[in-house]
Amino acid sequence: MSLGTALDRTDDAILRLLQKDARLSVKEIAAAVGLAPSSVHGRIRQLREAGVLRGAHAEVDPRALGIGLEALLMIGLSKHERDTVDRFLDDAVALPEVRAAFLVTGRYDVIVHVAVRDTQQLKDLALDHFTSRPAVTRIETSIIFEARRRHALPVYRAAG
Amino acid sequence: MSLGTALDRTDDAILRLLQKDARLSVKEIAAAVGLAPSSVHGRIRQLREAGVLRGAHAEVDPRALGIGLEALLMIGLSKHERDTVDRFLDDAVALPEVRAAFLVTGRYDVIVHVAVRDTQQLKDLALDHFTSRPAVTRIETSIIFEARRRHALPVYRAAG
DNA sequence: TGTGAAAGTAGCTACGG
DNA sequence: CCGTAGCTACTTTCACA
Repeated sequence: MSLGTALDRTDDAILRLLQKDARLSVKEIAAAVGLAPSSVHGRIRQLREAGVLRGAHAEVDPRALGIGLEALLMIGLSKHERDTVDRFLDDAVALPEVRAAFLVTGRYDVIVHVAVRDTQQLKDLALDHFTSRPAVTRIETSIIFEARRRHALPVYRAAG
Repeated sequence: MSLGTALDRTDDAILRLLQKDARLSVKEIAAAVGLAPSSVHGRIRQLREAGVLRGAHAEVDPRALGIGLEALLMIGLSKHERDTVDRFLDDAVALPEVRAAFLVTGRYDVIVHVAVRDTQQLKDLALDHFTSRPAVTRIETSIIFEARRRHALPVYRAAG
């Protein structure tokens, strides 16, 4: 409904498979969902045109890139006006070290996920680009020991 | 060094491009990095075999799946033994609503990123699967208003 | 919608330079 | 690393059911 298109269970299955492995061929997906390759191809094209399928991204081993440390920076802001917050998020994701930035409710206002070489660089990043900002009232740093991910989102169907 | 292979700047460029768009053809990548397609093909194969390139995942619009709400659950654990923590993380990512789980230092021990239909489901998820666990001492819930991501990791080169 | 066949491309491997 | 060649397989389209 949000984009004028309702997904059926076959679409859900296609999306689930592509989230797990975007390099699956149409033929493999067709075999998995029980349709002909041409049908699956048409569905995938429609999902792309509808904006449901937004693209695909390769996953790379962080260690191979020299990333020795990832952390979450939990940040409190003094001003909560739209301009201040938007600007803060924009600037955060513009930094190459930033993987993600979340505007959230609760004890903090923004949570920033960063990937750096070592603790030295983490310190420099925090001091140079976050602590020094006027809107920032405080930062707590949580170093990530371990991260586990699930690449497929859950599906909540509107109608059975 | 970690895997016996050093990446040069061309490898970095290839990885950066594939992180932004995993569906680029070898020909397109070759044109972008200034090498012949056969050379780029060989490099990609080596990067895959070395475990640097780990696969690709499609990105899907959460709204199209009925996901109306995402949140970060910030969780404190009473016991910090390996078994307790590993089990907790295992069980967390086994839930379909969980996108990621991070074991961290700082005020909390685990931060769990969840995607749910609405606040009702968020409450049920928190109470049924997290608050009720004996190892959990407390949970703070931060609803995500906005999320911004950068799909390409930074590169920290060992030698210039 | 879903299907099957036809046409166009890309991926993959190997070899010579 | 480049380019070619040759094979395979996939993608894409389309007319039809």
